[in-house]
Amino acid sequence: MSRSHIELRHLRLLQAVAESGGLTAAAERLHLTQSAVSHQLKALEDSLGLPLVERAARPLGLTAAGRRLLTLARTALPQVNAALRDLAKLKDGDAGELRIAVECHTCYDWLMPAMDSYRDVWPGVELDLLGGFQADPVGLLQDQQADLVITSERAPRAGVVYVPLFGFEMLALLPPGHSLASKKWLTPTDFANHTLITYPVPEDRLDLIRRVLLPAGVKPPRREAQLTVAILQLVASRRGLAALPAWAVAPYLERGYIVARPIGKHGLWAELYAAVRETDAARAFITDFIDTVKRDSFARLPGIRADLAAQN
Amino acid sequence: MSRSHIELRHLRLLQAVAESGGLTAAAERLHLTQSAVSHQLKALEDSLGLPLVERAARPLGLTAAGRRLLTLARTALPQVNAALRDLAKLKDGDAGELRIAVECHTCYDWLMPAMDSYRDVWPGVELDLLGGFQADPVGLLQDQQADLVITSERAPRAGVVYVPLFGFEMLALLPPGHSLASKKWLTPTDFANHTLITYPVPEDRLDLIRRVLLPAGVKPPRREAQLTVAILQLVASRRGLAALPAWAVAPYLERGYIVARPIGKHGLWAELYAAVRETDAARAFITDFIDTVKRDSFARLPGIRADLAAQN
DNA sequence: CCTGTAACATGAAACAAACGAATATTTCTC
DNA sequence: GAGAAATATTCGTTTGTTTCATGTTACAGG
Repeated sequence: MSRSHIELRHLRLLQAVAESGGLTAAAERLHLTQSAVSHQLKALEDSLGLPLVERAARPLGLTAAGRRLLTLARTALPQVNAALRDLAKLKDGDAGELRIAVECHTCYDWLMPAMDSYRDVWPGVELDLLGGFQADPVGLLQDQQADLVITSERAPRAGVVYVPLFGFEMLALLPPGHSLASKKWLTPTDFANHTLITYPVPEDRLDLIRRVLLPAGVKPPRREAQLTVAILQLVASRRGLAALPAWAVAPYLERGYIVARPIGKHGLWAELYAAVRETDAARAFITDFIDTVKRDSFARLPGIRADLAAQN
Repeated sequence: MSRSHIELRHLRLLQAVAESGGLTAAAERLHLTQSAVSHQLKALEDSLGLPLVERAARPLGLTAAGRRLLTLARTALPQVNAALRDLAKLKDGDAGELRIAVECHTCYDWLMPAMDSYRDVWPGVELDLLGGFQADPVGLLQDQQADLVITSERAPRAGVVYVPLFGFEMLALLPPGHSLASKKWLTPTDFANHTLITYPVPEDRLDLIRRVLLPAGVKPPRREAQLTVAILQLVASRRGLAALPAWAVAPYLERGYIVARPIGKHGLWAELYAAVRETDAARAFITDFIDTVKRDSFARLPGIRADLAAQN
């Protein structure tokens, strides 16, 4: 055996650094401080006697040695995770029922693919998606009508726990060539004289209104549309402005169909949570669904970030 | 991520336990105490919430969960080791010269296969085997005539370090039906009235004579033979007794061709070492040769054990 | 070129995990 | 059922990891 004392921790670290493009971002993703990541990376490099990352460049690049270890991480870590899943099935059994309620319209974009890959791993779990608008989605947990709810609010409820999924940015959408497009970011008053195009949900479910416009006393006229593409079409044809999650509009931005701008200097960020009953929180097929969603989303969605105040 | 905090350490542990058939044996192999192994295994089982080994049975068996993790270990650990080898090549370069001198005749049995698998991994290293009997093999290191010497003595030499390979038992060989075969082990005086058949080397290179017979004042007549099969043939045809490493005679024992007995109550154990120049001791293609020999030998040879006073 | 900001490094101290020594308990063997 | 061998447990020590506070470096914008 070599005297290098490499551990899975190091592989997870390197993968996080490589994929997030920096030590600070990696630290957040691993729920560690930046200092811990720096120490650990240095210790690994010392024990191997080789540098792994190019420090004098941003975004950080990997050295040849770093890329070799990253290759190892990408093959070995999924094997480890698969084994852990198998163990979880041995422990808790591999069957169950998982009825999912979703608050946000655009969430279907990533939920469907995630459900597909989950089904491969847990064929014994009966997946159900609760359709239609729900006045009180989290209440469905308590009523035993749903087993997992995707929500952006963390309202405390007896017997319900919230697991952070990820944070995402809401972007304001403008037609190309709009006068506001010259600004780097939009202020609440920029919305004052435009129609706001939204999904058909109450105002208090819209982060833009609840957290930005209402506090600023701005109350623009609203127009509702059911589908994401319909909203985009209305914006593109200059019927008004909209605000959607960054991931949902990325493909349309690339084609120049519309233009997106941050809301406020630092952007309008929201978090998504999976709410589950406390009694289910430790069950393998539930936690693995949440893990699958996270893994899938981070791999698929642009512009999302790990939750800051994670507790897992 | 699961909250189970599994590390490569745990996989190495489980593999050692499974392959050595017990915690105590695994501890020796990992250069740990039995206590540490027991602790670590329990901690792993607790963190997974599953038992991994069947305690109430000896030899220890694995549970279903244990077998699943062992499968993981057997696929993941070789990948890790391969990556570490690649890193070592990146660090030190992947070419060199490795001239090997061997003191013991039977060592060719395991050295050849080990050299074969080493060649696959280090195609750039020029392997050379120094033939013929060497009066002072370790001296060849100092003279720069050899780069690695397989020896069973640890004579201190300036600039030479010894790396333990493994311990093995010398077994006394008798023809089937011999009167001594009724004893569970042989004493020095049992050799007194028999011819001793050996390789053609000086007496002080023969552990049996140097460490057992000479101290007891027993000096049996000797007869020499070049080849292992020749020695076995002479024993089988009742021309005398011999003593050979357990691994070298195992295949003949199975066929009932000869009979083997321990020498002394606890057996006559010897150690093998790889001697290298201090300046070479850390070079990747050297340390990996030694690692390959160990790995290969433990997988292939019956009745060998890890060195007790290891330092690596 | 200078300045501010964001990212990374470092040192000390707190904290946690792993290890070993001694010893108790269990299991197997005869 | 006694003795030997193997595993568990308790406790103190050592080692390693994380954080906090702070220093240093790289880059963007004036």
